[in-house]
Amino acid sequence: MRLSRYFMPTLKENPVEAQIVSHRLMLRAGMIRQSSAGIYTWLPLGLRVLKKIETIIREEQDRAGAQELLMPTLQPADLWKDSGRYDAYGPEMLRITDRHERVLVYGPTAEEVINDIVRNELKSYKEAPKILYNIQWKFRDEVRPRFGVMRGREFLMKDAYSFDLTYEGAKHSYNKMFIAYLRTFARCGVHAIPMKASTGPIGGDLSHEFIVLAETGEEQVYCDKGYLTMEIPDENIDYDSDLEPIYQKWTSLYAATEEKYDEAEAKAVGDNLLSARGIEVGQVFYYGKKYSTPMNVAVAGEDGKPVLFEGGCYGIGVSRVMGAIIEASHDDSGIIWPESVAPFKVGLINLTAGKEETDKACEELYAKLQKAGVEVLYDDRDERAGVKFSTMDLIGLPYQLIVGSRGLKNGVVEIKHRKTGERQELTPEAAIAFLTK
RNA sequence: CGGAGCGUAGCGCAGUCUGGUAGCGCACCUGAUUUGGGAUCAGGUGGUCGUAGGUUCAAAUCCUAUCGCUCCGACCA
Repeated sequence: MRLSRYFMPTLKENPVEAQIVSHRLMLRAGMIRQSSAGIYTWLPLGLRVLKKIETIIREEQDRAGAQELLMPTLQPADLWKDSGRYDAYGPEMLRITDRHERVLVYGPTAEEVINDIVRNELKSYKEAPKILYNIQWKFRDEVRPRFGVMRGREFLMKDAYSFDLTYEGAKHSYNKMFIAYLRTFARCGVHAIPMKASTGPIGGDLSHEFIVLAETGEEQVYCDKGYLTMEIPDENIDYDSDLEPIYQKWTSLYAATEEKYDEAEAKAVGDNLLSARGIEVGQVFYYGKKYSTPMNVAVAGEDGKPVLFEGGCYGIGVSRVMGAIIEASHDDSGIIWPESVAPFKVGLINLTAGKEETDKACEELYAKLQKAGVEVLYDDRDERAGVKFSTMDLIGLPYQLIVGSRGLKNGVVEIKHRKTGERQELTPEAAIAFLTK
């Protein structure tokens, strides 16, 4: 993409309403614009990152055996009356009346819809278990939206739902999602630590929150430093094998949010105790028959009698993950994207746009990198070098490929690593090889 | 919903107390000089001051209503 043609409205100054780093940087880098309180337009640069996070989530869900579907944003109120949550959910749920006076709700979550699908379509125990998920916009009419995309009213959520016949099966599904989450967040370039959680209004017995550690996090959390170096299961993990040992390992060390903090337990950890700030990016629940009972979600068992499902639900705030990554990875100049979610891998900087030798060299590099499938943002604008550098630093691409006439005389271009600030001079060929590998 | 505050150009703000018909910096446009880390000079575009009423010869400014937004609290992916 050529920056001269790209829709990327950056800001030099901090918009006054943006109080936290991720919000400020997303606005300044031209990734989002607020439409109304807690509701945002995703501009091209922001959307690219959102899609990348979505892709990682999707790959890990699929790997764990979950299947993607897509449920509507507008749900019939009747389903919520079925589950008994229509009144319980309260004013946080946006209710809409259509022209026929039918009440719809803009889904804050989708337990009702998925349970309705499953009770209508699954007939036999032979069709269980199933894990189904979707990545869809949700709406929660927060009393006070804030922190930009971190607590919006409209947000993108991955929500998965498991349906098993037994507790053991449900626990296995829980473990699958638990491990998929470890992998997902690690791939997004953040440390997310599972912490025992209360189950809240969704209800149930067993739950963990996944907390990303970031200095600017909202919550105070405590955990054993051992989590920072604990091994993430690799991509060859067999999700049909016994996952309990991995689950046990990842829940063996101390980790608690402020809500669950216990001084005696924390003291027992000793010097290994890490006291930090955190951001909740995901949560997993086992809730048993909480929905299958009121909604009568059952299949015929081996004896022909109905068996109610044991359920669990598993959420990731996709748009929030993006904010959390920025909170965890930025400096004074701007965002530092982990390569896996960066909107572009490399920013190509022409130090003297309009000069024949650098223009020509940049065009060649640009064409070659594109051909090699490397995502490049080419700053071909007639701007001063300083403006280009600060723009690239702000939007946080992992690499800057810098082309100047002085270097070209010596047959080299420069690669700057955003994260470390390290620079290296390479021949154009070597630079391409480095960026393509 | 309780408390606090703010709406004046794309962004950041001054002007409001004490009414006289709108200004600054950045951004943007034109020209020149520049060009290896946020350039300089000159000229310019852009706002019916959130909206609606009211008071007044005259309202960004005073009064009333209303909408929006932000921050603190209780709640949450």
